Amino acid sequence: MDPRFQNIVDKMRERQFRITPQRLAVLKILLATKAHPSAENIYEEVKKTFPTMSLATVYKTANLLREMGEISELALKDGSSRFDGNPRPHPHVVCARCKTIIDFDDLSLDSMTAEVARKTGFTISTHRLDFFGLCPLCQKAQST
Amino acid sequence: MDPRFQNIVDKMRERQFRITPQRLAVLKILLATKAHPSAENIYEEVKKTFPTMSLATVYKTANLLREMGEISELALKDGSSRFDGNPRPHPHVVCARCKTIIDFDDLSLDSMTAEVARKTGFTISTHRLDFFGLCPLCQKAQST
DNA sequence: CTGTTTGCAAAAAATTTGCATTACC
DNA sequence: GGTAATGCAAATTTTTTGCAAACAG
Repeated sequence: MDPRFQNIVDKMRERQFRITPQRLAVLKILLATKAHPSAENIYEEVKKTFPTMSLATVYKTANLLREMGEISELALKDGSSRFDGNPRPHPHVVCARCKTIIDFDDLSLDSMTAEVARKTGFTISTHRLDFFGLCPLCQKAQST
Repeated sequence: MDPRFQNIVDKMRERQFRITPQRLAVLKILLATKAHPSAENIYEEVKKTFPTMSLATVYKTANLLREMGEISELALKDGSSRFDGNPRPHPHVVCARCKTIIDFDDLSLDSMTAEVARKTGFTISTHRLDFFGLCPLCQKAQST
């Protein structure tokens, strides 16, 4: 059993969010998989054992967990998102064709592309590196 | 005048794409700005001097230029995209609040976050680094 | 019980597509 | 003149929202 599971459920209880079977099912999937599932993927998976599950609830639960800082979200170019049980930023390798996404936990950008290719078998054609935060103007606006 | 402008127009002619005023207007904006405009931004700008311009044409032109490898596209978490006259992958600094996007052309990932913060005045809360390419299975599928 | 969450359907938002008209070559 | 591009509107896709019914605490 993932040690984070109980911890996250405790945090939910502390913040007075209700512990529903739908939320537990979504959380379990996100902690168990390395597949970076879409909302639709999660929905189909939960529906197997929970036929009344709705896609809207998947989104609501995923957004809740993201706001709590327990999972992360990856926006793809096609406008859809994938969810990741690991909330910390880390490199991903994304197949341009089948959209398979795998983690790559290693550092040093210059040599990294070659190493990614060697270790994953991907042919790397491009990468994306973004930093997110607040610009100076928004830092001021924030504190008003 | 941007030296790339004539070069890209020549490539379009070579590939027998028609040189229309709408395409030239979109291309000019993308080469001239560092603002990473949305399709809507480009549309509003072109409409000032070309009132019949349509948003669909902005998308069609941007997609054409992207397929030609002359510009790049940045998907944001909210599902919208920004366009960049620079087709080569490079770090961006994105404001989580106002969505301002600026370029940051420098390397070495470990020290980079601190340097980004120092040079831009942003407070960096997270980053995103993705590599894109073909997974081993898709490389095989490609060649069939 | 009380108020939150669910699940449906409708709404939103961004982008793409179909097709008749326009205009490049 | 022939064909590709434009521009409108409708379609598509993904995610969010409103609200009545269900259920956790």
